[in-house]
Amino acid sequence: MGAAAKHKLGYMDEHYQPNKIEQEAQRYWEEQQVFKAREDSTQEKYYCLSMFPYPSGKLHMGHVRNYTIGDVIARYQRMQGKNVLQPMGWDAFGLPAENAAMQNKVPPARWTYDNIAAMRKQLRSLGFAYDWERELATCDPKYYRWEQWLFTRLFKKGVIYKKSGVVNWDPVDQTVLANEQVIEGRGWRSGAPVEKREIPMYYFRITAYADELLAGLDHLPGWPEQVKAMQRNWIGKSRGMEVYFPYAGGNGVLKVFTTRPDTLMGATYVAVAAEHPLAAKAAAKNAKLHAFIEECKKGGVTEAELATQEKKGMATGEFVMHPFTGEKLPVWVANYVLMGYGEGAVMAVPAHDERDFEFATRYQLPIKQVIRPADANCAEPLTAAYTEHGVLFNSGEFDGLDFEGAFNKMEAALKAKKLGESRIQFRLRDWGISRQRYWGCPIPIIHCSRCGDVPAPDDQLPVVLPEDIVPDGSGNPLAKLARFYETSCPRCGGKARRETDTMDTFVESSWYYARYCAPDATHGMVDGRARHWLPVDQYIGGIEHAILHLLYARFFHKLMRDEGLVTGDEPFTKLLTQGMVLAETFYRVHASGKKEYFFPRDVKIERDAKGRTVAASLNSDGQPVTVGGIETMSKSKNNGVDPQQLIDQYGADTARLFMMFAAPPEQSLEWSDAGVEGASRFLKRLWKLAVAHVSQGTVAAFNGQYSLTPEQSELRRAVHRALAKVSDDVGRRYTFNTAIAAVMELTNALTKFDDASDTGRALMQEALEIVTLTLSPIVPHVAHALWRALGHQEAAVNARWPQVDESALISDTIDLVVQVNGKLRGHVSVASGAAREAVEAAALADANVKRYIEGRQIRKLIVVPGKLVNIVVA
RNA sequence: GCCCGAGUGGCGAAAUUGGUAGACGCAAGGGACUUAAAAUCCCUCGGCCUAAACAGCCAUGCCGGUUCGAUUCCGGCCUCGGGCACCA
Repeated sequence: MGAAAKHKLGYMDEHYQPNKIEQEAQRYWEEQQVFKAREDSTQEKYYCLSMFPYPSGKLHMGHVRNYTIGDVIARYQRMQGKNVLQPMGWDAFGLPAENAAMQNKVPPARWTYDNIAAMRKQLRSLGFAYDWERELATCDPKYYRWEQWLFTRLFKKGVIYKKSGVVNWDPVDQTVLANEQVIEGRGWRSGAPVEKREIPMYYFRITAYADELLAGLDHLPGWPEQVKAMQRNWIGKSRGMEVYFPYAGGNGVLKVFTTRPDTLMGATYVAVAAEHPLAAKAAAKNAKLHAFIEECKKGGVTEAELATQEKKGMATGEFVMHPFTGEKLPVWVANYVLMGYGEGAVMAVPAHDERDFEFATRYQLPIKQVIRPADANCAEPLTAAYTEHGVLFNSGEFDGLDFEGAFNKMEAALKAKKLGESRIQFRLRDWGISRQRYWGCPIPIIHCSRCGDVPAPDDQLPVVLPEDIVPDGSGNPLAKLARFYETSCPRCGGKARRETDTMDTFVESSWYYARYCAPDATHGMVDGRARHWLPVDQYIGGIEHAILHLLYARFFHKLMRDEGLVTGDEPFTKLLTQGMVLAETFYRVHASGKKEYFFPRDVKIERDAKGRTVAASLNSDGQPVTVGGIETMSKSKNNGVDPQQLIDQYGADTARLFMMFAAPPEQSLEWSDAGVEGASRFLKRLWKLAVAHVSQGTVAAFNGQYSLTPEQSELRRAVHRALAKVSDDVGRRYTFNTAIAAVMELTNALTKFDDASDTGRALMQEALEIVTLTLSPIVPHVAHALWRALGHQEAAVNARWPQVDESALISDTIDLVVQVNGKLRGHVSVASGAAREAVEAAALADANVKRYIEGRQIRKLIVVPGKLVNIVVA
């Protein structure tokens, strides 16, 4: 390049220098405060939110993917002229901080705030369009104060209540363990056998909202079906009947719940859970039964353990009477009956329930068939339970009825005898939020021996968590910290003890989306600004939160609505669940059987002539390693790639581009170093193309006012066709991979377009402007630099999304495909407005087509305008 | 067991409403430039047949169906991934 041409580049460098242009762009955005969101009622609002991270200390690739998707959507909406809010914050309470504290002897608060600083810096270097003034951390008393405030209100309302719950208890560490922390029945830290213990806990009455949480899913068209299905499953609504079995020779009834009242006449015994009051009563006079019940209670509480357990039981010696026949039925204790569902008791119908069949067979209890298929008789004797719906027999007055008929008639009969009625049962349980841990939001309750559990009054909030503690791993340090728990009762003024449990960290993450609207509100959880911004228009996060977080947040939104804090029933209008980031694994199996995983960059891959991987070896010793397949990036598989390395080496734009290009957002993404190289190459090519254009001097973009040669019109058609596709892909479909592919295709065409005429250069200017703007949500830094280089004073970040010029899409001729009997036989070119007859004639005239229709009778001619002609011959 | 989702070249993927299967990228092979290498640029690239083809045949997990036409719709199966699970 000559000196004169170089001069014309202005401040555009001849070579693409990501670090330099990224710093420049970020400095500009920060100085101009372009991402600061203001409540402006004259502009349409758009609230784009990505799930906030746990401040572990370092971003991982999953974060980069999540936040890039969110940023692309936010920046696109901004270019549509919307007033965009995109905030970021920290889900800052939780166990890892306590573990790190124990290891490093540093208080969790210090560790957490240091991590936040490090990760904030990383996020900034990726150029996300966040309004950093709204940043929040859930461990900040200014945040959790309002959580405590809501807690006290809900406690007074009865939406939060206290009861004893069964938990995993580590007797050495004196703490409750999560199911994940129980390994083969022992505490993960202490190694002590875990006990089941009943301790008092605070619960959110989420079951009161079960119906609304379920029904609301039908009004969320912007949510993935998969997530809705998982939530429906979790809530687990079933319609059934409560049936009362009167105690034989005593007062009262034994309640059971069943979804199959039609099988009632086949009940041959009744089974209760080990924790059922009747079991305890019977055990009082029966030592063997007592021992059996204790054994049942000792077993693990995890679902997996329960599912694999063998069915066991013991007769209680008690009897109940069948509500219709009066027949005496024995009551058994069975380990397959759960205290937490229904009534903790079931009517057992061995003929029509698999579990009851297995149990009855084992203990030789009677099996009575009462349901048969509508068109056949049942096998006699049964070899397995018949669990389908069918027609009743052996059921007296109910014989011949189907499921619905039996349900209704049985309900009427039970009601008449006051021995039962229909009921809806949910699988969903109330949400226990007490945690015997230090690094969490204190539960704002004061225990007074005279006044009971008293919520902390508003003027005593927040109940501040001391931040200078280093936990030692045994129990909750708050319970040993007199300056924390010693207090006085707000009601009677007497000596009282503060609750030392903290809340489940899912509580903080259930309402942060609302707090971002008014992060500095000092008089309430949120203020009027929440009504301006909510609901979140687009929420983006991992599928792993499909149930818990997303269900709790929906629940909280309804709680806040019922407190008059927010309007609307749902917090998130649209939800996008991004796929995982995967990478290749390599390992060696050692003599001990232990697998050692190697970092992919330390491994050399050998390929065959077709490029297939045939073997791999370690760079350091040249010896072979096993190719372990594609797995989720993780520490244990040693296949994680550090985003920082990637940013340092290639720049943020390359990282963002690769992430968006490798797969559509909802699918899993396979990491590929070569793919990253490819993304980087594309940006270099684009830069070079712009340099070549700009170095020839400035030119105004083509405005459509003068005529073009066929080559020029073809190029302009390609430009606007690409624009139309990218607009749809980014704006509607969220298929950023195909949007990028379309721009790449266009860039390839531009590289080949060699036209130095004024018109040609004006077309190139228009094309480069469109490429720059359509890529700008994905690679905002390079777009910022290119936009300036193309001669614009206004920054790219403030530019509007370009408009398709429909007139550019019109072509004089259209290429059609000609099929004979559905097989492709030729191509023809016709005038775009050609009549059907002309199209048919052209198709029939094609030389190759003629070979296939010659001497045959044409039975049908199908013309799909603009697409194809299919000639059907006999 | 129940509920979702997915199966397309050597690989990641595309084909949006039933209309040209494999866009775009990666890897691989060949060439140009270079003292050389890297970088860059150009060409080839599903399989079979063929000297070659813009001639043909086969091909979207398998088997069938609907249709002028099926990766796409329907039925049955297989495999993989995810979720839930003694939920009465």
